[in-house]
Amino acid sequence: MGRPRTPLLDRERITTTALELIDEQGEFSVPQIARRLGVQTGSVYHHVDGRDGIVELLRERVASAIDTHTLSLAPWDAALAAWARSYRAAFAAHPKAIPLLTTSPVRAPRVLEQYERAVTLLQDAGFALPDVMPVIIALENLVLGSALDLAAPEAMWELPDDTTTPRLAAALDAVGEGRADRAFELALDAFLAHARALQGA
Amino acid sequence: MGRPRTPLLDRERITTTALELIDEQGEFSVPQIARRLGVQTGSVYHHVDGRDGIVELLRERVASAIDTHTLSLAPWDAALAAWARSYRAAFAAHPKAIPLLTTSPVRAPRVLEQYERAVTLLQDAGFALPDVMPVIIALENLVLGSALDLAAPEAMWELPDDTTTPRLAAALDAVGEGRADRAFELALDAFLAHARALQGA
DNA sequence: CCCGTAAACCTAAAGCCTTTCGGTTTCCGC
DNA sequence: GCGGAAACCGAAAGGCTTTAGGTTTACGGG
Repeated sequence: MGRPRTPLLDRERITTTALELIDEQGEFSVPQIARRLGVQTGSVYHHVDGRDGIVELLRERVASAIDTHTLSLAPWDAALAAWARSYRAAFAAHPKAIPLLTTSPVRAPRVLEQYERAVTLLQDAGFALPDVMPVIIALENLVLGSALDLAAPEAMWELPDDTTTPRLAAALDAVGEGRADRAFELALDAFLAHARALQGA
Repeated sequence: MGRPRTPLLDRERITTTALELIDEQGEFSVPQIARRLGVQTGSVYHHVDGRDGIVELLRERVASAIDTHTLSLAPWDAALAAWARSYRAAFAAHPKAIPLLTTSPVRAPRVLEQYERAVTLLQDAGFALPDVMPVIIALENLVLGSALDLAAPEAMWELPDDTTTPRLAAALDAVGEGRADRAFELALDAFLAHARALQGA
């Protein structure tokens, strides 16, 4: 009892454990984290600003996997495409965390900084200022919508049987495995083509 | 005590109360519902299959606001556009419910039936079978991603101050009020243009 | 070297939530 | 008229979040 000679906890380990729990079972709780780290529940609160604080740490952890180098690519549409793919991949690595992370506003400085760079990229490419945010938000919606789809991998539609919705069943059959990926690439193509048309207009 | 002469509860009232709570405070609990309806917590469980059952009822309630008539419009791209707008509007009416409803798979027969009709629409319009689901899923991602954006209306980005991310602040200023709507319409335009190009290919 | 302060953990507890179970009263079909 | 089902109450188990106070260890200034 009392303060241990070497610390048992830190934000890093708490975040990692929370992410493990989410990957395994889709959710986490503070007592679960404490049990895995061999510690009492209350001790976690000395390192973290409550449960919401842990969610915020998760957001930063997941977002840190986004390759920021992509936004330096040229031309601008290649940069945007690479950024979107990297963005989506970062979330896809932890699909069950997505509902948790898409709920509350973006506060992580690392993510905000990326949006700042994206704005710069589009302005330099000749987009009118009022068009910049709609373009970025549309791309973000596309990424998050697609990421949400990844959270329920191959069973977003639970068909009671093939007879009540035969055409839907056939169409699902025809697309096969990577249906989420194909939908994302299709939407991304559509978005980029439209953005190019908007550029400088 | 005992069975009341006229029932105090039914699935309808439970669903309505849950939706009220969500609209007000972003979440709901079974005891809260019970208190509002002047009833003990346990009584709710006689009408509903647990908390998850209430979420399922909410999904159906919100989805029932989607105008199914839209899918009968012609031409097909107008039908798809109208459907997407109605779909989004249904969710936008209860933005705080979105994180709850986008988490688990679609089971509601009424929604599945709409997808069945959308598949039929696209097949009749000349889309190749393997293309049908990607197109529908892409549109759904667009709708849900945009709906998610509506859940945190005008404060998705919490800027610490205007100096760390000046360009982002300026771009947000320039777009003003309906930034979520403009992004959605932009993405929808992009999607439809691309879908038209894909038709019959 | 000593000692006060802060850090890190534990114990305990309040108050919420979900869910289940048995008891009581009322309704409805036969 | 009566037996079973329906609808509510009361109570309780067990988990979760969060806070508060107690105990031991580390560290830095005198």
